[in-house]
Amino acid sequence: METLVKPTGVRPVGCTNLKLRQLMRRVAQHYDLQVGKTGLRGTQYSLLSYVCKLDPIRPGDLARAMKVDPSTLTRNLKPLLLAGLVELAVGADARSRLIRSTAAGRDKRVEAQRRWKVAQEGINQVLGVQRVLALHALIDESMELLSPSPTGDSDE
Amino acid sequence: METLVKPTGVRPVGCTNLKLRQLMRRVAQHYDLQVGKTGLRGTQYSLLSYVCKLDPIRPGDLARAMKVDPSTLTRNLKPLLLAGLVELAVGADARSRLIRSTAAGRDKRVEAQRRWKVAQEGINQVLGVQRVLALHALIDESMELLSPSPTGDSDE
DNA sequence: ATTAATTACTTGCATATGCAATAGTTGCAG
DNA sequence: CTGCAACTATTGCATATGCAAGTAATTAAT
Repeated sequence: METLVKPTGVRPVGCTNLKLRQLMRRVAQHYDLQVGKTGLRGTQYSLLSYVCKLDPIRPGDLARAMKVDPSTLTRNLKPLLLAGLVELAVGADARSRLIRSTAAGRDKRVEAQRRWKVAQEGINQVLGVQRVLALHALIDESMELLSPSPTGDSDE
Repeated sequence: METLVKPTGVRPVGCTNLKLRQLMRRVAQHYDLQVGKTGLRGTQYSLLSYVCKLDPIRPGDLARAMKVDPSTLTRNLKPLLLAGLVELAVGADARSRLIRSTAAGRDKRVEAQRRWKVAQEGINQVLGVQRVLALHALIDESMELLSPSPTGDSDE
């Protein structure tokens, strides 16, 4: 009567939230070490990349794609706007806008991408490719399971 | 000459930094849904827990234990101080201090812990225990590999 | 047409986060 | 004893983050 088919005694130890946060901070620092050389934060590089890829795009759609709150997006755009890496244009609708990358933005993105690659390869090196692959897979699955998105929000 | 013993062609796709950030945000929201009912953020709950467990402890040591920047710790303590959940005392050294939990803090921690459990079990449910276990293991290994800590910083 | 409900961003508020620089302290070398 | 190096915590600066409320514009309803 001790061992069941599904061992209910094995349960996760520790807080997933805390663990994720800690790892995220360390990883962010690692990326910033490289990407920071371009004057961009890791977050800003991600944002700039999305803009370049989806250009032109409405703020709301971009926020959805990046899975951040719209208000966060508004603010995160500011440094990039001030730096002239992206620009806002009027949308078809008077209430909505269109975000576009500038020439400088696209250049900066290419430059930063080189640094990003170094950082990513550093991660692959330190953690091992297998572990990174496993981590990515786990993250993707978890996002999917946690996402309230009905259509199965696929990026790319 | 195509297939090597170690297939170098398989490489992680996407940015580990971005993926981690996205998952972290979603997970944080999930926890905050429960823990927020106590008036504490998830982060604050983590901090309060650490204080209660390690009480009394110096700021620097706590920051190291939680793997956050000392300056971050200083500021994150403020809401808890104002709420009377923790308190600062003078340390043996005139330059250092001692953080202690108050009675109210310990009570609040117990209360929040109940909520936390609900949130954590929600995660276990949605992601599945096996996946959470795998995720935790992967995070722990990654932290270890990325940590500049020579002695192998083990918490708990 | 006037109003109500919706949509699309933006702002106010309150943390969370880290780096660089700073302010006291302490210990030690000279 | 002085004076400088090492230690401990905090502040200045700049983002990152989300919720709730607010604003403007569109569409739907009556």
